[in-house]
Amino acid sequence: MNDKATGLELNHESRLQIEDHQSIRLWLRLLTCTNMIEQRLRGRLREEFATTLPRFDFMAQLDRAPDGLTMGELSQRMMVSGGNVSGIANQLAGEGLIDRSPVPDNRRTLCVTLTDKGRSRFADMAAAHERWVVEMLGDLSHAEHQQIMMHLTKLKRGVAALES
Amino acid sequence: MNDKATGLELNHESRLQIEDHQSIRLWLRLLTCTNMIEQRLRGRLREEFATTLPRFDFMAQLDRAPDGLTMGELSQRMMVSGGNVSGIANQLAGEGLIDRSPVPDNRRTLCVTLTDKGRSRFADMAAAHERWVVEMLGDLSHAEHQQIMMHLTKLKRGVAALES
DNA sequence: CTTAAATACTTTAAATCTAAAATGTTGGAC
DNA sequence: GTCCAACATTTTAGATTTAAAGTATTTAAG
Repeated sequence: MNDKATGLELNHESRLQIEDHQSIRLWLRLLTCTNMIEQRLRGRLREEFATTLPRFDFMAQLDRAPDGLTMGELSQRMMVSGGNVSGIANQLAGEGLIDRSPVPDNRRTLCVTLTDKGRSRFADMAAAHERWVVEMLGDLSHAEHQQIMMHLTKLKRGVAALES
Repeated sequence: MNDKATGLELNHESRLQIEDHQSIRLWLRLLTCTNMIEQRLRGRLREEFATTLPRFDFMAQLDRAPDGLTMGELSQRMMVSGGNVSGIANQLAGEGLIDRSPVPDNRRTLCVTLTDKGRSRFADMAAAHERWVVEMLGDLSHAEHQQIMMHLTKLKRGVAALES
């Protein structure tokens, strides 16, 4: 074996293999970062607001959509199954944090909105949530933020473009 | 109000707020990308190998550690609770894919390894898994891979450095 | 009009996940 | 040696999650 050849002049297959492994490593790093942040947020939400990440996410989606969202839209935006959304909606409706109102021209659909109570409850949590996120991502400069954002946008498009 | 002033000469508070929102947006983008990839991998593993992501992850950790791992190490590396690892280990042991052997000098600890059957079963899945990941991340160039990797490394360190 | 496919949502069953309590083991303080 | 805190793991209870089946409604084809 020639060290120089194997070390510096990689053939197509070796190079491909290395880049493949790099994809895996990148994916694992992405997953690790997301999990770390998610776990920290989950813990804080539990400690300080006695709530869970999915419940927070549910309310965040509604807060961002003042006209309300259907159950299906919520399911899509939260990227979880429909059954899941039904369960969380039952809880939040039980606590008076959301309303589910029928839509005039489609009796299959429900329009979900935050109640005043829900909106004000969410406001407190959102402020803290934002502090926690900034605390975690604050090490990155504005320029770095933009660069990662750009790359993740490309990544997202690439994945979304795949069939099936 | 002066359009120029509000548009171009942001005061500290406004700029901070904008950068804060940018942190949130970056976090949500990160979460979206991870979820998209995760869901695709989950579906494929189910369709083609009738298995689940956590089971795959469990075996992947063992494959990367030829000398085996303790239950605690598995829990840390998979970033899930210990009880969770126990349950998956029971399944995989029941199917003869892993072994759990006692460690001589510490009777609290179990050393988990892949059986030959487990290793060969994993090899098939890993090859497909790698193809799927490359398919999803392949749009990014080698240089982009390295850049994102660098940024995520910094991000990871920043989050890990936070107390509690 | 009738019927079949598509849509929106809920329910169900099984797996996963967490936090906390329980069990058994180790190591050091005294 | 004894005891107590720390450790490694399992068990438990309860919540979340998914995929798939079920219900009700809408749409559109014939």
